[in-house]
Amino acid sequence: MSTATPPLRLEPFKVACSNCNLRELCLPVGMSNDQLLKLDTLVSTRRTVQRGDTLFRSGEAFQSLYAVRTGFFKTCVASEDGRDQVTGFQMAGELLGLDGIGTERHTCDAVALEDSQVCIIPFHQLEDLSREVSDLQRQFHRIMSREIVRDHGVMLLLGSMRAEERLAAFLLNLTQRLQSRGFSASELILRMTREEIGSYLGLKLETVSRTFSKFQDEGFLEVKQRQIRILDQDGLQRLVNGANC
Amino acid sequence: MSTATPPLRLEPFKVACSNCNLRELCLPVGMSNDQLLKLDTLVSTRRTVQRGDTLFRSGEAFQSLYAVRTGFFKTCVASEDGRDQVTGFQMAGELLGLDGIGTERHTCDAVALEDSQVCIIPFHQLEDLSREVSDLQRQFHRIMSREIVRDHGVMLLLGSMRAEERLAAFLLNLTQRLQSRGFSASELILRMTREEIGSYLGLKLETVSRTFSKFQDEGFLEVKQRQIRILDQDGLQRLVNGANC
DNA sequence: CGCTGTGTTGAAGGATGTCAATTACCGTGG
DNA sequence: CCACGGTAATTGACATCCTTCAACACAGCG
Repeated sequence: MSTATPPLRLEPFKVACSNCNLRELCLPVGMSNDQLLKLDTLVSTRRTVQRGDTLFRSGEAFQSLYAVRTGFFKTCVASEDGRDQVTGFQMAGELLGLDGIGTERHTCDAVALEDSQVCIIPFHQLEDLSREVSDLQRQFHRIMSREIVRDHGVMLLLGSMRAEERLAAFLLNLTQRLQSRGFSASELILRMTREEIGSYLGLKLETVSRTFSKFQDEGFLEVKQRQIRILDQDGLQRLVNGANC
Repeated sequence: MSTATPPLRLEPFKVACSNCNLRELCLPVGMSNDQLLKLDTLVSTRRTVQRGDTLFRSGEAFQSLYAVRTGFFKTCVASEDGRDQVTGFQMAGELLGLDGIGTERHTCDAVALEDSQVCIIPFHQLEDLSREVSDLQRQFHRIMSREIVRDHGVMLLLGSMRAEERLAAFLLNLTQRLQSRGFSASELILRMTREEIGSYLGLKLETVSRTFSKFQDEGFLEVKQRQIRILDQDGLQRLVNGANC
């Protein structure tokens, strides 16, 4: 009771990358079974994060990366004057904490948007192992690079797209990631509020809501609060590509 | 004459990280002399890029990272429909090409904004060496992580700041980086057009121009085309922090 | 069953974009 | 050295998209 300030739930059992159904999406990609066993020794702990709780906060010392095992997160950065910006949404198989490597401090908050579980990846041990296992090294570099590419895509979105295009791109991106995790390509439940979507897309929540309604009126979507059914994926794709201009 | 399609200028002489005046800003940070000698064997070639020429283009095979030795670059991504977005400006000591690691293809264009020189860093050799030299590994990871953090900062800017705040933040960032390279904190010459600034900041060139004029009227800057003199750095900083709201 | 957080919708205003005219600058060639 | 042409930058007037403010609806939960 009197130990850690935030009451962590650690689960030191049954954790093994070698046996994880996310291994085709996560850090283990491209590794042999032998190599995976080495990774298992490193990734030995999970942590449960309740909906609304933070996995880490900006300013905290950086120790580990986290792989989302189940659930859904957002990351957000804050400027000095209190504005904040959602920089991403993370789902199963995606890594959290890469921002902390550079300064040994986290530079954003990671908040669970539903009850979630993450695997803890002690970073310095990961660096050690990736000096031995070049396939691990390669995959880790790929993941970081892809994060940079993703960020560039968000910049493109924020810098040059209009509200409809932004929301369409956002939805297509979400469904694509869900689909590669075995979920439906056409039905999804949003785990975030309109405000969080708006923050990510550089829009106000009212604009997000209006745009959802517009998409519904135009037959692209069926929207019931956070339940979304995509009726015309191609239409959304055309929107993103600016075919309406 | 009939060799390479883009006429590359390679300069295989006199290249040595161990002896480079940028080593406190670049990949060698934190490495011992012994380690630097190993890095020298890897980074043995430079390339000259004329103003307006591209160092690499989106879609090209990724082989190497590039460290800016002299000059100035922009990177831009393009969407399918031709819109494009400047994702960054790079100056001496900064790395180009990190986006290409994930897919083995470059995902953006890198264009020299003035006559420039880069050091070529063959990436797979860098991976090999960074498995031997943990200080190199660590610095490389730091650099990638900081790029992610930088991108998050740009998202914050694009997603939640108004035109004046964006331009002020941009100018402060530029001068800070120039200052850490030994240049004046108050005088700078912009190497990019208003349109390129606008693309980076998610604004139209006219808005950039108007905002420069406004800053001049309000006594923050002296603007003569691309020559900028900063008269009130604190005022700009206050703008960024939203003190005027 | 009412409270609270979330989402929707309308009307009005404001910041930025668009279009167009003018000016400044720079390299080139007379 | 100066004239010229083309690119870049500035500025104004107007249009548009998004935000702001406000009222209301809905859902989940004590």
